[in-house]
Amino acid sequence: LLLSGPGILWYKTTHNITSQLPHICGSLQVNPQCWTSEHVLEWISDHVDRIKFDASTLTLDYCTMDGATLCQMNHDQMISIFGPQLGLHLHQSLQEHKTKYGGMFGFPNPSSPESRSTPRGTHLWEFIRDILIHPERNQGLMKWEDRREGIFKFLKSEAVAQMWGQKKKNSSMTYEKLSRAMRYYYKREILERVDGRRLVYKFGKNSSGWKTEEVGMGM
DNA sequence: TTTTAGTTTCCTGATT
DNA sequence: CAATCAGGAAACTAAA
Repeated sequence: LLLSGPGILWYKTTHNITSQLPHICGSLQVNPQCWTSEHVLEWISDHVDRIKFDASTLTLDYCTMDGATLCQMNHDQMISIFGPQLGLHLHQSLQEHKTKYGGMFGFPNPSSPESRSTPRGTHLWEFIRDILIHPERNQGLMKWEDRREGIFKFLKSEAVAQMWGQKKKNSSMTYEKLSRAMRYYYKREILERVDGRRLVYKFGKNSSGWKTEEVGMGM
């Protein structure tokens, strides 16, 4: 069933076999380094589901690896294997899992600051960050004003808002509304205020994943 | 089922 | 003038 060939991921998207794999589904909340190849396959399937990716373009061989192998992959390798869209999502998700559960062995890390927040779904600041750090997905939508300091600017504010709306299945998203959400980030220190400069924001101390050499080490 | 985080929507007013 | 910025308030939605 699960290991019958290249069509498996597509099969998963059509038939929810989650209930048949409780032992696997319930145990993804651990250090990805400890994942078995079944965990990895389940995790990939999950992302295929979430973004409604056409998994028929994937081969099972490419998805067969254990967590340690998976964790060694960098962003570019992820993209080259899974393509820009799925690869990006997998890379993001893996980084999140690393920071969230990377603390100790096979157990969840309750002391992790992220472990109580929403585990799935991309947040606005992450969406913005990912446009900035992945030029292949960025058609002059945004640019860095100061890469080191994390200061950036919207070049096509309404276009970015439309993309955000698309991701949230909301065709009426506008920059006006998106920017309100951005302003809420000031209090949480995910963003810092940059005044006097229209369309310019700065990442704050509670944001991550944008610094040039901050690519997650195994820990 | 209730609560809550994270927006989304709307709005009034100030600034660029 | 049109586009942005500032936040308060309230509605919404998915996940806990």
